Amino acid sequence: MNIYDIAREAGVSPATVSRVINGNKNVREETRKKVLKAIENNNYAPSSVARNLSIGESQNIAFIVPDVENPFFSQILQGITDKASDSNYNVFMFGTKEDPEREHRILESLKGELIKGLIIIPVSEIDEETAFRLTNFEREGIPVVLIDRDIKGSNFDGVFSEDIQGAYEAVECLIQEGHKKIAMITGPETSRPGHDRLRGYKMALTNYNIEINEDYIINGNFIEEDAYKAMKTLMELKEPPTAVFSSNNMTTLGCLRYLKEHGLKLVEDISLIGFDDIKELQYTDINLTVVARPVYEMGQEVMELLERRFSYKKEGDRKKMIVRRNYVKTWLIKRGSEKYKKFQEGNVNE
Amino acid sequence: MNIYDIAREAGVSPATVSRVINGNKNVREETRKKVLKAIENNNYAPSSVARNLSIGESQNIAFIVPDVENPFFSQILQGITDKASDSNYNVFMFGTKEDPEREHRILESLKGELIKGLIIIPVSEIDEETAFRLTNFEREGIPVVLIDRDIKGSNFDGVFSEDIQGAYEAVECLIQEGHKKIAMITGPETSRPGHDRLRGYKMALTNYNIEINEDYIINGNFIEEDAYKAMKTLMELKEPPTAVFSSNNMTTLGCLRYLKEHGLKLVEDISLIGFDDIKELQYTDINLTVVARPVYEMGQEVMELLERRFSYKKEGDRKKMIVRRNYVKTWLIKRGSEKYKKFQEGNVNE
DNA sequence: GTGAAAGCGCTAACAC
DNA sequence: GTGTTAGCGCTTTCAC
Repeated sequence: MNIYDIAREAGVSPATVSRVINGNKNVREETRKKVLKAIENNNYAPSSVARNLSIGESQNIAFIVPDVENPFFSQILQGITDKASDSNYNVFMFGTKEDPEREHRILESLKGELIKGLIIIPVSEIDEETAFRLTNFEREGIPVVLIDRDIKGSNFDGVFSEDIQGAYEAVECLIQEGHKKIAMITGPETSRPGHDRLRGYKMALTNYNIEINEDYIINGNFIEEDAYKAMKTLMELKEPPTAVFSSNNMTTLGCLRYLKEHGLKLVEDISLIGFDDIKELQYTDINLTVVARPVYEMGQEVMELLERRFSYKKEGDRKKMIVRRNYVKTWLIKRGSEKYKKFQEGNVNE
Repeated sequence: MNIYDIAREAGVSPATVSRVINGNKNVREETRKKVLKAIENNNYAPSSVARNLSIGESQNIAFIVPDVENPFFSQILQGITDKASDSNYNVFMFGTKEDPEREHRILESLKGELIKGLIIIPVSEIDEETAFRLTNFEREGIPVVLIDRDIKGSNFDGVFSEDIQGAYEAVECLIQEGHKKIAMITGPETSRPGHDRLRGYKMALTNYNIEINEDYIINGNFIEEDAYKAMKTLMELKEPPTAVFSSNNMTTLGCLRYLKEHGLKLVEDISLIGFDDIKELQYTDINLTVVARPVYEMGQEVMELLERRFSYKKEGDRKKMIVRRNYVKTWLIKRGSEKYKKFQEGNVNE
């Protein structure tokens, strides 16, 4: 069943059917009715692939993400698909598993795919090949927008968060609670969130005249297991830290596992602030203070940024189009860690 | 840059370029080299949409899921995309938000999409329209496979879990710990997991000669908030239950919230067994016993089932093809709830 | 307001 | 082993 069959049944030409389908005004109401009836009768749906080939464009966008099992990423995905479905875009989902090779292969396979846009959380911000490939998409007229992570030296649009500020506030909070020995489980140096959060950490310490102790800075690679090991290393120091700033949700879990296995209590034995909230903990008596972000909204926003690029292309306004890099604010959710001060003062039980 | 450009540059015909691209054997090695070089030189990738139109088939599969933010679903998604990428399938992700209308609209939009297969977690098993639409896909030669939830009266392939058995074992466990007053927060009657788990619950009680108390059965709709309210209702009964079986991960969280807000301790004050594990709880001191399933593997398996359908189509073996409905086993992860018995006996502190 | 026909970029049957 | 050519199902000038 194709457009010719419908045309024949409606007694019109394929061109007219096409006009009806696409809402073209130049069709007599009577003709439109006939066509619509024929479409209805045959449960006909125009072939989007034929249409795409003909107009050289599709409604498909690709989303490349390291790991959808991580709630942070699946929330973003939800934000993207919700927004996308409002505008009838279809979302291809690809997972890189934090593997640059996989990322390259996905990008390679996308070359022939006639996608309308690309949203990516790149594995690394200094991956030359990824950067090159993304630039090529832009050159071909396919907008690329980033979310959370960046590509160094690029000027793709993107939605990021104020990681430096967020980390700063977390560490500041610990300092104000009286901590001096504050460690950090960092993320990969090769990602903006990774090094920016470290930067925020260092800035806070410096601003409060606390010397930076390199022994207190251990890479957790945004991985649970690595964070666990990092905690072990930290706690086995001659002078273990009294507080830890963990740089993402996975590393926070690694920290918690260490604490649990060693019978250490939050606040009382050690303070911990995580980056990104962990919903499930609210149902427990782990009152974890975290740096929170509007994750779902970031997903929606990145989709909006992409649509904005589409509209600019339509208007041919390429020159006027300025780069948009949105930084969402983080906020600190204090959950009990402020008790530390009281604890120090000796009245924990209050 | 298209296949004609490459042909011209390589000094061959488009057909030959096509042969090279598709790994056709009937090409002289020398010719192949020339073509590959031209492809390389121009960073050319064949248009998949043109190819799809030509062969009347694509490598795209659609995955329709209620809510990717639910870890259960995002794990499935991960399993699917991992498996899909092995075979170079692209996965379209659509979210229904448990809304039948949305589901219908998605299915409608898919009619013209030339997808190769469809994986769906339907909102309801008794939705006539969805059932009808899915059947149409099958009729058009597009295989449909289900995961977790079912379509009543259909015989689509699918991957499910042994929900009756799983629920039975959970409730049996509670009984063996000495509980008599066992409540259940159920899921929607309109989903297989919903009613099957209820069935398992009832079977266990019946088998152990415990009368079924309808006051102890409250619908949580697989929703956190509903489960919270259900818990409230239960605990305000004249004779509140001593144990609760919660039928999915969301309802379990609702239960936990109620317990937390009312200062009730697991095991000591009330026993709780959930369906589906909640990873994050392992990092806390909530030792929750759960019915677990191989979720990620279910995702992989459903993709395998789909591929199996593809291969049958290729072999034209339609008649020999029998329906495959795989039921994965669940297992009980006991985490501390067995302490109840000891508690009853008066030696909790051991 | 409507139709004829070329074209989007590829594949595959057929001819050589 | 390779080329010619007619589709695949739409859109979009250009006529009328």
